Amino acid sequence: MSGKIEPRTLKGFRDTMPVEASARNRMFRTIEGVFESFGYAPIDTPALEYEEVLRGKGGDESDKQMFAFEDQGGRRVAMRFDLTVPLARFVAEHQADLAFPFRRYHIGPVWRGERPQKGRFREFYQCDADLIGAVGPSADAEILTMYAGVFGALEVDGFVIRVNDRRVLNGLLEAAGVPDRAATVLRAVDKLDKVGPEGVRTELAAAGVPDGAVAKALEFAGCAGRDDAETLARMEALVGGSEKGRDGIAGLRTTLALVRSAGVDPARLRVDPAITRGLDYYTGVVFEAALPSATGFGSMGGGGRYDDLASLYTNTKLPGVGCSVGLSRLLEALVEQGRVAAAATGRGVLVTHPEQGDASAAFALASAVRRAGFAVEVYPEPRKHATQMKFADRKGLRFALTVDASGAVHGKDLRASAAFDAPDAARAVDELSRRG
RNA sequence: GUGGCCGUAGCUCAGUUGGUUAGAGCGCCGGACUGUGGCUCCGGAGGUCGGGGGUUCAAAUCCCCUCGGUCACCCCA
Repeated sequence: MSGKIEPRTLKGFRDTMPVEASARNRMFRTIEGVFESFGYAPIDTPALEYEEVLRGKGGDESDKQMFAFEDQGGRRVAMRFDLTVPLARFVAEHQADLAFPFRRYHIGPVWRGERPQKGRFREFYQCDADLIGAVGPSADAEILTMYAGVFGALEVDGFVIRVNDRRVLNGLLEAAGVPDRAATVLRAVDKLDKVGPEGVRTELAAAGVPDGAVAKALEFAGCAGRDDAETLARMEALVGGSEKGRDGIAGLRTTLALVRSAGVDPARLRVDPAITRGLDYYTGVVFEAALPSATGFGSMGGGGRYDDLASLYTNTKLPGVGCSVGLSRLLEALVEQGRVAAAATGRGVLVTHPEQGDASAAFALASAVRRAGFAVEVYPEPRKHATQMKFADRKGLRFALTVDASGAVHGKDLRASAAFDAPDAARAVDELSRRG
């Protein structure tokens, strides 16, 4: 190897092996299927944008993590760090051509230059769906129903979507006399699960938030009851006279009722006052999806309502609500749990390459078998038959077929370890169809 | 940006208190055998011991620096 260039990938960037890539593609199709069943249409946007379009839109952290550089023409450009900011630019730019309410989904990679660790990469896939140009519980409920539908369709056992509304805690803080500290408190409370009440108290005390407000926020965050009705009742008691807080609770009640009407399992989606989300732009309902069995992975996605995401690009008011699945992390968690298996469709067939003579009979047979719906590969070189069989075994193919000079086919069902013969290609196809 | 752990063949790792030509398993290539794979056996290729400097008669093994990886914090998907 000396003298060679070391084959390697950049920190936080990974290759995807066939098994994982296949699983990922299946998940893409599943998610697309759910989104489209709700009337959402796909869009795509460039990986690279003008830096000014992205800069400052996702908060300080996003700015620090953004891959930004100068292109060959001297322009400042940057790679998208999420799919929501490009959506805002997209909607503002194409307002005239879109029908509102606008429902779109977008699946693609995003890039963040942060320190990689377990379940966290510098390049990862997000699957977003957003409903732009509609306000109210019905829009929120649609997104939540669809989001639960996605995890259900992915057959991710044990997922939980926790829902809250930012107006409730914001209202509570207003009533406590610290409306301007909402962002700080929200972020600290968001960590309740991880650092515990004392941790949150310490962090907020250090940030100069009055003890009384901290106590109220903590009492609120810990008020989850046995079911949504109980939780909502407790939240309501805590917000007291705050109008904004009561609006939030009323919104949650209506949204939850609609979600239940749609048939979403209460065990999979429930109110949790401790959920706030870190992003600044959420203004109403917020939610987060988790896989409790995937310890150390963090959330698998989330979403919420934002009043006016596109205000930086246009004067038109464009409120929306959306959700996002962190597919790379979800896939990684499933891989770690051994829940990602090879496609194993039993449709794989190897047609051996003759050791002598040309491969025309093999090619003809391969085409015939493909037409019957099998995935057929012809071994590309005239190597020893045992080597070709070994390859079929190694790759996990279901069948191996050999054509002899007379056109007769000698096959083997590798899984059943059973040999069979057929007088011609047509009969060989019948044999495969019968077995596979 | 901060801290812990780790860096020996393609992969997973051994390498004793520093001491001759650095090893194993798997994988790979060739062969034997199995009537067309999975088992077994034989042979082979493949390593600047992350890199640089230092200590020493002698360093993969000790010290320093550096690069890389990983996990945690921060923040997030």
